[in-house]
Amino acid sequence: MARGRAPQYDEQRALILAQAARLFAQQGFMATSMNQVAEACGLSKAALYHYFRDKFALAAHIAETHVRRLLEVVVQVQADCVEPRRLLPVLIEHFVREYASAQHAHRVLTEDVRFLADEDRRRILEVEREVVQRFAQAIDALRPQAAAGRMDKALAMLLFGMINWLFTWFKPGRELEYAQLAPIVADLFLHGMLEMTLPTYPVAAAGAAESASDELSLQRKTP
Amino acid sequence: MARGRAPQYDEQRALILAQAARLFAQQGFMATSMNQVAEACGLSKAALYHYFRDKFALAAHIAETHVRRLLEVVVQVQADCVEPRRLLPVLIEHFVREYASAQHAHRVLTEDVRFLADEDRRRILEVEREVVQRFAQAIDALRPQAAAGRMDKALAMLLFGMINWLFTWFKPGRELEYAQLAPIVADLFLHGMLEMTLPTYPVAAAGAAESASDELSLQRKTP
DNA sequence: CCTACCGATCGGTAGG
DNA sequence: CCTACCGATCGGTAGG
Repeated sequence: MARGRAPQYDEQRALILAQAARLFAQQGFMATSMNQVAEACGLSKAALYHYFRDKFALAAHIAETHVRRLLEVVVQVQADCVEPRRLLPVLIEHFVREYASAQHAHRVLTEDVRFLADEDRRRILEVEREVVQRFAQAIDALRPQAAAGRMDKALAMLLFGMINWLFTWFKPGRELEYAQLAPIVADLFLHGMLEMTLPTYPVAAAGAAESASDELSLQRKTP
Repeated sequence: MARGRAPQYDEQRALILAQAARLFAQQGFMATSMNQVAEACGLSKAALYHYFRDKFALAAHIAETHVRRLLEVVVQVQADCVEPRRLLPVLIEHFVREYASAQHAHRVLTEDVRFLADEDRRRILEVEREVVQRFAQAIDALRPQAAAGRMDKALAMLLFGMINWLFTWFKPGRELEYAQLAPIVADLFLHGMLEMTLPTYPVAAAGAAESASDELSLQRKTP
């Protein structure tokens, strides 16, 4: 009779991923040792290597699971959206909520993906691109025809900048929770975007922003 | 006659700081070895320790010089500003330019300050707070009386989020330079801020955001 | 007795 | 999933 996996296998894996995400987010990936991860889990370092090939596999799994979940959210919101003009604010609301409940994983995504092997990094980056692309579409849908397709990705990245940065300084307090932040961000961005005096910028500049943003992603890049 | 320092002392120091900033920004502080810094400078590792006490002193010097320069810019722009309503957009323009010309140092400031000793980190954080405070004042000056002092720091942090994130994805192209980005960011933020339907948010929430932002800074924090 | 380094190697600890 | 280790490399410092 095959023994198969221990009944706690999945729970152990989940625990390791959670602790690793927390430590990577708090101390940085490179500054975190596998011994620290093991200790946080109440396991030996060797035990960790039973569940994950190496340190990088841990970070890759954390980042990829998170970014796939983000894409899933976008797709779901798009499918459920009946009023096209409400798509972007609802997306923002869902993303703020998603980031709030997965802050550690999100920081691993934005900061540590650069340390991964090319293959892993590219796979994650592709999912990110899809997310950005769908946000850019939602932005485009709200803008005047004259601005269609111009700087939509750049605008999406400015939006992600606000949201990503949120979780580096905001601490949910007694009165204000993450959920209340979403409408503030959405309001600021939507009004700003709609009132922008875009036509005064040279078309060449807009075109360059467009091409420059072809390689956009949610993660930090090596300059 | 006192011999004093070698004539190239200051140039060597500047070279080391520039190379270290570049490597820390590209690879992360913890992932960069002093050997790499030494090699990039064409020096022995031991020579590095002639100029700087240790690896942390390097990062501290890079971050502190940069943040002091940022404060200097804010103070100068405030002093030169004749039209109060133009203060914020001019500040944004100067900051985008400053970040563009000191991207490596800025990334060290936002990512690596958390690794410094308490004393160094606190000193740098204090200068950051002063910068954020002055931005918050510039924001406040543009808003309706009813919103005065409400969420001004939170808004400042959302602005810094956009600008900080800029340099993780934007690559100056053939046609679009950093200078052209500033009015886009300023436009988006100013219009958004002025058109925000703030009064609909509960006062309690705004108060919480205010207190939560007492510890704001430009750098990433350990959650 | 100084500043400005060099080649070599220290004690400890990393990932595996 | 443990103890017991490895090859290598880390930040930092010795003598000259």
